Parts: sequence; C-alpha cells; structure tokens
Amino acid sequence: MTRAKSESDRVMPGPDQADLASHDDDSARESPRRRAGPQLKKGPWTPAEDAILEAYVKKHGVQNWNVVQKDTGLLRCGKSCRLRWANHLRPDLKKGTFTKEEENLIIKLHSKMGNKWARMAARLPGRTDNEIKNYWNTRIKKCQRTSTPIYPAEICLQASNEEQHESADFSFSEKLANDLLHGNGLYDPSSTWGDFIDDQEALPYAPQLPDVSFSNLPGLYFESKNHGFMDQVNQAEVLKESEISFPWLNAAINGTFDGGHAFSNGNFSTSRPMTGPWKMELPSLQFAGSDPNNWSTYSRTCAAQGANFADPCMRSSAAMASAKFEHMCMIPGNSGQLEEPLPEAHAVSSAENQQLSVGSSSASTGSPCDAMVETSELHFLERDPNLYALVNSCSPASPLCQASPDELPCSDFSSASPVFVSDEPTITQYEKGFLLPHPEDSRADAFSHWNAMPPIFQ
DNA sequence: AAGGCTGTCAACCGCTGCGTT
DNA sequence: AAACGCAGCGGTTGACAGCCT
Repeated sequence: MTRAKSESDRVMPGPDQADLASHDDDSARESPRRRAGPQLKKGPWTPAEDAILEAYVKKHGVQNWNVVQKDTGLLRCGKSCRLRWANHLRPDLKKGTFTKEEENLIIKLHSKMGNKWARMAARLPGRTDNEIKNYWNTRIKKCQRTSTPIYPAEICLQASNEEQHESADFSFSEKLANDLLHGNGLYDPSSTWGDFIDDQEALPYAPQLPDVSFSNLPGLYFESKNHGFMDQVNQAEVLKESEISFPWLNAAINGTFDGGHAFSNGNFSTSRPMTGPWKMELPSLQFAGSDPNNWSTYSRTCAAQGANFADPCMRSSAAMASAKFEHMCMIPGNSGQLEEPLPEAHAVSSAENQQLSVGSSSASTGSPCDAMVETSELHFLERDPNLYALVNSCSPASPLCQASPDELPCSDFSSASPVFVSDEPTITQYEKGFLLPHPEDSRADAFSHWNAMPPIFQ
C-alpha cells in the first residue's frame, strides 16, 4: 500500500496545535528537578525538529538522549529523540516496503524468535523493530481475515531444516527432556534452564516449549502477557511452589504433559510456537464458526477441519519437531512413550510431504493427516488417563469426574457439561471448576483474560 | 459524495534491565 | 542496599490514506 503523503509531506501540527504534554509519565516519574523542565511536546515531528536532531546527532553522535533536549532546545524527551533517530533519521535506514526476501526472513525469524522485534531487526539491515512489528501485526490481521496460515509451510520447513542443521550436534530437546526425566530441569531453573537462556538464537524453540503445559493448567497463577523463557522459568518456580499449596497440581502437571501430547497428535499441539509465534493466533486454530468456549465443539471442529487445522502448524516440519520435543518433555518418567512421537511425526510428515508435493488444497479430505487427527482427537481422553486425571483433579465438580477414563466415551465428554454450551463462561463456572480453559486459553497470551478471574485463581 | 472499513505508519506508553550515584 | 537515570523493548493507539459500498 502506498501512502499518498510521505512522512515529510504530512501536515504537521504547528507548535500551537501540538499536543503539549500535560502529563508525561516519564517526567512524572522523574525527580522534581527534572520535572521542573520545559513541557515536552508530543505528536508528529516537524521537519525542523528533524533537522535539529539530525544535526545534533551528526555532530555529537548518539550518547545521552536526554542531553539532546537540553543542548538543542528541542521540546522532546530523550526517549522521543532516540525513537525518532532510530526509526527515521538514521542514515542506514532502508526505506520502502519490505521485499519478498525480507518478508520471508521475517516470517522465518518470527517462527524462531516470536515477538522479538529488536532481535529480528538486527537481522534485517536497515529495518527497524517498529517496521517489523507493524508489518507483522498487519500480517496477522490479514491472515486472520483470510484464514491463511501465518507461517507458510515452506518457510517453516526451511526454518526447521536450518534449525536442525544449527543444532545438529546438540539437541536442546534432548537435553531438556533428559533434565525433565531426571527431575533436574523443570524445578531448578538456575541449574539447568538457565543454561539455555543465553542462547535462544541457537535454541529457537526453547523458550516457548514448557509454556503450553503450564498454561494448560486451568487458571493458575499465570499472568502470561509476557512469555519469554524467563517467564516460563518463573512459571516453573511458581509450579514448584504450587506443590505446597495445591498438592493435586503436581499430578495435574503430569497429566497436562501427557494431555499436551494427546493434543499434539490431533488437536491443539501447542508446543513450540504457542507462546511466541503462536502468540498471534493461527487462523486455522481460531474456529470462528464454533463456539469459542466450547471445548468439545472445538475438538470436533478441529477434527472436522483436520486438513485445515493441519495447514499452518501440523503440516510444518517445525511443528513436528516441536511435537516430538513436546512428547519428550511432557512425559516425564514415561520412557515407553518417548518413542511414540517419532513414528507419528513421520506419519504426519509424510502426509505433509504428500500434500505439499501434490499441492492439494487444504480442503482435501481423507488424508493420512486427517485420519490421525480424527482418531487421536476422538479418543484423546480415552487414550490419556493422565489428561483425564488433570480434568478430574481440576474439575472436581465436573461430570467428567464421575467416570473413569475407560468409561468415558468421547461423546460423553462432548456433552460433559452444560456450561460448554454457554457463549460466555461465567466466573461461577470457573470457580466451580466446571470449565476447563478453552484450548485458545492454552496459549500464553490467552491468559490475559484470566486476570479477571476471582482471587482464588490468581 | 459520504461513510465505513482496512492497511500503514508514527508515536506514545509502560515496563525492564543495567549502570551509576 | 536503595534510589536514580538511562537505554531499550514490546504493546498499543491514533492519524491518515485508499478502497469499497
């Protein structure tokens, strides 16, 4: 899209029109001495201001941005100056729309890094984090509207291949799984998880992985607006602590892990992209046509839309790799199941390859992928006593609790509770434990509305 | 032509981490 | 150790232009 006016062509508000900061939060937090300074201007920069800033930086370089205001008389805070320089005045900036190559790189980087705009910008010379962020947000909206995958399969494939190449001699997944299996990783961030924090670049999937499992836990403590690795480490800490106050939670964690496994087979595999890349919803996981609060509907819809569902994530090798990882981490102490994901991943990969090579539309039915999705989806509770345990432990009042996993046909689950019919779950439903978090809520970002939960959940 | 919708962009805001005082 | 100042990051918002009905 081309803008009719360039930035400099814009009608800039004159000084009298300018939105003089009646209240600047930055200055409000500053010392009284600083607060006594001139009122700072907000809003668009004028060419004159640009010229002043540019001249100053060329002469003095980028140092203390707050001095700029003092030295030049600009009525702009240092922060604003820095932003203006970094995003508009820097000589090495590349103007214009992103090239196709840049777009692909952004997608690839986002699949690895999530919303780490600054880090992504560092990989795109001449581009700013703001540009990338805007591009991505626009892309998200577009993809949502058109129900197209945010991560094109070929780019995910490429990213996955690169990742495999990068981590050929050491697998984070294996290390983490090993740590989990030996009980020394999840609960001791300082000794184990911390080893990974420093090199997220080399471990692109690392930061997000545990999140799904934790966030699957119904309405715990997580205010998961942030979703970096450290947050998840903190979540691990919280979970550790939670064992004290919620003994059932520990069992639930194991159940959740396995539940994640089940979902990864057919429903909402939430492993790697869930917190970063998946933070922005994948369109085919949105199921706009179904009741967003109806898990069973979600589940069914998911199966019904198997091919569609598989499109952005399950058909990607990256997702497969993370699914494999997910299996490994999610089944602590269950070595027998560790081998299970591999053939499944292969199966899906085969399906993926078939679909890619044939170039079939996502609407095709009866693909191997679909079959697997259908099967695993229908029986995920039956197959997954641990997930059942989670459901049971988290929802003591739920009708689900009254049947054993063996006795629990999927249809029962689908109609398990009348609350699923409701469009908007009530607080009471959460309080009573009737309502498990919607799969959407399994995403870290989806916990934002849990903040409104009653104190018992916070 | 008018109004609504969408995309794009720039800027602001709140927060965090880190170094200094 | 605490307070402070600064740089930087990511989320959000508002303005504007183009398109569509």
